[in-house]
This record gives sequence, C-alpha cells and structure tokens, in this order.
Amino acid sequence: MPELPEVETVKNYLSPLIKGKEFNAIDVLNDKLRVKVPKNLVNHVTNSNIEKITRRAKYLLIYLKNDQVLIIHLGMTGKIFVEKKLKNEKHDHVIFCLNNGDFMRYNDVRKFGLVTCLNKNKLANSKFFSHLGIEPLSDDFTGKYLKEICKNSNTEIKKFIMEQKKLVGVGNIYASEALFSSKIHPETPSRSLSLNEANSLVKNIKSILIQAIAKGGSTIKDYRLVNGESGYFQHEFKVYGRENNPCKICATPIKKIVQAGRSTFYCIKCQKK
DNA sequence: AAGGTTACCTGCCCGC
DNA sequence: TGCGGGCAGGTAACCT
Repeated sequence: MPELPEVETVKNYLSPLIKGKEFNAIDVLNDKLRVKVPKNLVNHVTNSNIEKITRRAKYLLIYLKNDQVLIIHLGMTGKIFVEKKLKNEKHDHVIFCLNNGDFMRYNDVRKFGLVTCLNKNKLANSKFFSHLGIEPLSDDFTGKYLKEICKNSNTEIKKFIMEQKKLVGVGNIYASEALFSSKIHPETPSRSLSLNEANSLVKNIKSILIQAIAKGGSTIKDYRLVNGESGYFQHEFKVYGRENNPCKICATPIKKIVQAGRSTFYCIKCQKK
C-alpha cells in the first residue's frame, strides 16, 4: 500500500477522526513489528490531547499535548482503521481506544511497519529521522538540488531516488513512473544526469506524487468501504507492472529489470541511457 | 565508503 | 488438489 501519497492520504483520513481527542487505552496484541512496540507506549500516549497529525517521509506522526509523539510506519502492508465498533481481523497488532468510544486499529500482514513513541524533542536525532533527506514536495527540492546531490554518485538513478538519504518519499512504483515521464533510463549513473534531466525528473516526481495524493483519497476510501480490493491506480501506471505490454508512447514492449532487489519497469526506446 | 545482497513476514499466484 | 518457488508498494543490517 504505502508510498508517500498513501501515507499522506491516511493522514488526511485520520486527522478529522482523532484530532482533539485522547487515547484512553491501548491494547498491544502483538509487539513484534519491525521495531518492537515499547512497553511504555501506553503510559506515554494515553490520556493526553491529540494536537496534530503530520507526515515525514513515509512516517505518520501523531503529536500529543504531553510532548510525546506517536510514530507509525505502515511498512508494506500496514493499514489503519478508525471505527465505531471494534472489528477484529487477522493481523491486528495494536488497538487504540479513543475517548469518544471509537477504536483506531493498526493491522499489518507482513509486520514490516512500526508503532512507537518518542518525546518530540528527540525526533530529529532519532534513528527514524536523523538520516532522512528533504521532502520531494518542498520548495527545496529543485533540479539544481537534485543535480548537486547526484554529482558524486555512481549509483543508478532509480536506486538513488529511492534511497531516503537525500530525498524521501519516492517508492518503487513512482520511481519507475517518474523516470519514464522524464525519459531517463533507470540505470543511468546519477553523476551523469544533466541539469535538464534533473529539472525534468524533479518536475515529474512532484506532479506524479501530487496526482496520486489527489486520487489516493478516494481510492483508499473505496478500499476501506468496499472490500480490500488491491492494486488501485493500476490503470494509471504507464510502466509499473506492465512488462511486455506496449509502451503508451511508442508501443515498444515495456521491459522489466531488477535493481537493488526491486523490480524496475521502463521503455527501452523512450528511455535512453 | 559506496554498492550490492539478504533478511524481516505473510499471502497469493503460477507452474508442475 | 497440492506443493514449491517467486514475488509484493519498505527498511536496515550485513557483506564486499
């Protein structure tokens, strides 16, 4: 599920449902997530007003009045539901009881996500956030910036934009999509990116993420309201998941390769090295 | 130090 | 029908 647009969508979904309320109780059904759910989560996070919900990279941050921040990452398969009546499902790991009687439920099949908390003053230097790069939708993310951070790297550009070190939020789907829209070959060494290519890639990363956020809202809602239909958006993808299907520009069959253990899709004709 | 590989975990889909 | 292999939107710990 979750790349940056989905996390942003979950944030928008959660905010009106939990902001201004409190968690009265927390039931940790299973603490063995990517990072173990801390024993003191209950003490730190209950009975304090929920002030705001933000997103940093692919993390959700729920700020409480007592200066604690509830940190949630969805990994590959994490989901959050807020509901009036507790619905028990397989792979539920943490249940938060709200003071209006609602329940917020964290469910994660593969347990690659995490639910933890930290004092807000310790966030920036924590292991979760200290190494993260800039937000792709911020004004700081420009072609000039991308060119600068690429200039000493031999790493293939697709892998480079997915590392969260200099730039965050770009996942496996949108990396392929943005490179296709920019006509850049995914194996291009980062250092050989021209300024024009960097400008184009930045423009396309931003526009694809923004479009996905715009559509993600309704799709996630469908996902929740209907019945766990997977693969929303697939019809929007120009290359992702389209191996051997015709390129939407030139009809050449889309090629699939593996980079850093992840599938990459591209057009051999439109995206020259 | 950078770059590549593997592990974490469960479910699903495909081919035999 | 059953089983094994491969793959899945993320991240970090290992190797070299």
